[in-house]
Amino acid sequence: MDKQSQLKAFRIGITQFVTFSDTEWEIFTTYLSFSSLNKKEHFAVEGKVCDYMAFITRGAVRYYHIKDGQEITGYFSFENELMSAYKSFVKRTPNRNYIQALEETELVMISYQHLQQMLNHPLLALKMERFGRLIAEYYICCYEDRVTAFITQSPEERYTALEKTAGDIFQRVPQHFIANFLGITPVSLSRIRKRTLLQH
Amino acid sequence: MDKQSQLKAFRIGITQFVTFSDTEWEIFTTYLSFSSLNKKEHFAVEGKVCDYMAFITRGAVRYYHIKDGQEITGYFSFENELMSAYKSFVKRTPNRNYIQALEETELVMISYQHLQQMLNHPLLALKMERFGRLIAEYYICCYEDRVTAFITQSPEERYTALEKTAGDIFQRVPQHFIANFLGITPVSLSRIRKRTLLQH
DNA sequence: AGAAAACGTTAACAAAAGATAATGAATACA
DNA sequence: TGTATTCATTATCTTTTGTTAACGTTTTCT
Repeated sequence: MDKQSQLKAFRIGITQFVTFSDTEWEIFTTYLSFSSLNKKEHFAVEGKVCDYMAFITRGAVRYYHIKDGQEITGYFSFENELMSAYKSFVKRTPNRNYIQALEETELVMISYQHLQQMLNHPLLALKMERFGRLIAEYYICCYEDRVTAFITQSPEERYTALEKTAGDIFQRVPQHFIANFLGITPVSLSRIRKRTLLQH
Repeated sequence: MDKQSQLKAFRIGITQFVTFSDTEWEIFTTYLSFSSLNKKEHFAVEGKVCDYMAFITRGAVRYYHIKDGQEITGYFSFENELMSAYKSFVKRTPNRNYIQALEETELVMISYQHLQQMLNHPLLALKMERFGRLIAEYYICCYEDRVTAFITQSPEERYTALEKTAGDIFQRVPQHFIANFLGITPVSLSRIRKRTLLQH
C-alpha cells in the first residue's frame, strides 16, 4: 500500500479519538514514519524499551509472553487498530513480552521522541494530550470487559462469547493462540469446541 | 476528617500524575465536592450512569457484578486511591456493576460536569487533559498486569502473588470477595490456602 | 444480651482442566 | 516435489476446580 493510502486509513481510523484540521494534519504527519514486518518478525521484544506505537494498515500481530520456555499469547491486533507495548512505551521500562507479526504487516508509526515533541508543540499539544487520553480510555474499557470476562465467565462461556463477537478470528489465527487468549490450553479449547458443537 | 486535610491528602495523592501550582489548585478545588459513604452504601449501581469520580481519603470499596443473582467481586479500592465506574463515567453509558463501601468511607469528588468545565477552562485545560491521560495510562498498566496474570498464572500462583504483594488485604476484606477477585470460588481459595500452608 | 446473618473450613461428589503422548492432516519451506 | 513443521484432535490419566451441604465460629444488628 502506498504511503498516501496508509495515511488516509490512519486519519480515518483515529477519528474515533480525535479529528485533525488539515493544517494540524500537515504538521502531525511530519512526525510519522512507515515500516513493515515480515511474518514472524518482531515489533517488540522482551527486555527492550518499546520506542514506537503504531497503527496497523495491513496485517495482524500477536502479543505473547514466555513462561517456563513456553510462548503464551495474550492478545491480537489487526488492521485499522493501534498497537504498542503500552506499558513499556509510556513508562519507558523494559518490555516484558513480545509482539510478533502473524502475517505480512504494514505500519504507520509514532516514535516516543516525536510524541514528546508533539506534546510540546504549541499547535498540537492540547489535541495530542486529548488523543493520548482517549486512546488510553478506550483501552481501559476493553480491559475492563476482558477482566470482567475472566471474573464472571467460565472458559466455555468466554469461548462462546468470542465465537459470537469475533468468530472470524478462527479463520485467521491458529487455534492454540486463541486458547491462550482465553486463558486455557489448546487441548482444552479443542474439547470445548467439540462440546459446544454437540449441543446443536 | 476535615475538608482541609482531605484536600491536602488529595493533592499529595495525585502528585504521581500531575502537580498544580497554588493558583491552579485554588481554581481546581472550586470544582470539587465532598461526600461520605456508610458501610454497604453504594457509590455506583447497575443501570445508572456514574456521574462522579472520587478520591478516597478514608475507607475502602469493592466493585462487584451480579451474575445469576450472585454477587461477584472484581476489584477493590482503598484510601489514597482514585475510584470510579470508569467506563460509565467516560462514555456516559449505564453502569454494569456496583461499587459499594466496605467500611465507612470519605471521598473527594469530581462530577462529570465539573470535569468538562475544567477541560474547557483556559487555565486548566491542558493540565486536566494530561491528568486524565496519565490516570488512564496508570490504570491501563494495572489492567495489563492483571490480564497477564489471568493468562499466564494458575489460581494458586495468583493467590501466592497477591499474598506477597498485598497480603494485608486479607486482614481487611472478607476472603470470599478476594476469591472472586482471583477468579475462583471461595471454597477453592480456602483449599489453596491450606495447600500452600502445608508446603511450609 | 440474644437472635440472625455472614463467614471460613471441610467433606463428598461431579465436572472441567492440565499434562502427555499419539495420530493424521495441513502448511511451510527448501 | 518431497521433507519437515505446525497444528487440531483424540485418548488416558492426574490434578484442580465447581457444587452443594454441613458445621462451628465470628460478626452484626436490634
